[in-house]
Amino acid sequence: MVVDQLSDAEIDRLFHALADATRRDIVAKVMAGEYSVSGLAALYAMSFAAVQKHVAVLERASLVTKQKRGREQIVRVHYEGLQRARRLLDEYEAIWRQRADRIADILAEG
Amino acid sequence: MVVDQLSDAEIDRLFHALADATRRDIVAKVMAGEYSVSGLAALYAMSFAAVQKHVAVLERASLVTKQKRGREQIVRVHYEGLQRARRLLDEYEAIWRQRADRIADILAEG
DNA sequence: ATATCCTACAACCAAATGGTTGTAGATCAA
DNA sequence: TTGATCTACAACCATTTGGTTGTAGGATAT
Repeated sequence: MVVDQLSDAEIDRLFHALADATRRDIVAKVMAGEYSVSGLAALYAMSFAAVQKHVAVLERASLVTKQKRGREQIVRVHYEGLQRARRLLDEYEAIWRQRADRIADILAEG
Repeated sequence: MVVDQLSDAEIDRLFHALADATRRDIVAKVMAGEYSVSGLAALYAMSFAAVQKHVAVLERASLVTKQKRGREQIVRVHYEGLQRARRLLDEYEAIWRQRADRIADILAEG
């Protein structure tokens, strides 16, 4: 499985980052608007430190970045990271489509 | 983030299943050919029980199925599960493209 | 019938994960 | 200057994870 410029460890982090509903929701919210860490934390029934850890996981997966503004850290979508994640998911999807299409052809012959 | 017919728990399992290089490799191998669990186990530097656990994670994520043939369990791609996974990744990809394109437009205006 | 192979799972272990509380420093508002 | 807000991180805890070894049952080969 050839993947564009991403090591296994990076792919691990990407999928791991998305393997949690809270983190997926954070990514969705951050795509739709601008949030500070504490702004995000206010939206979830967990401690500030827990949300901070989730944001850290997303940072390590290059899905978000943080930018200091006064005492706040603004969480933003990481454009390049998102593009790379997109291409990775695209490749998986293409590989899976190819295989699924072959299975469909074989089944059609039957 | 609207996702086709998958609960948060199912999405968790899907991404978690893919958050490990060994499991990604198992999916790749099983897409390319036919393997028993012990056939797969022979390919990795870990115990049979460890590979069995990985296969179980992939089963729970509906990416593979097992089919008994004599004393062997043949691991196969789970066609419907793969399709659903594809659509999920597709949706993520589409949402991310949409956002990335908007960012690109805004940057182009600058 | 016996030996071999294949599989499932329990029990165990170390590490990682996801959450908490507490402490402390930075920045803003009054 | 002081109080409030925001953040980072350490330390802790319970659970999960990823691996192991061992046991046992089922199926195949001899």
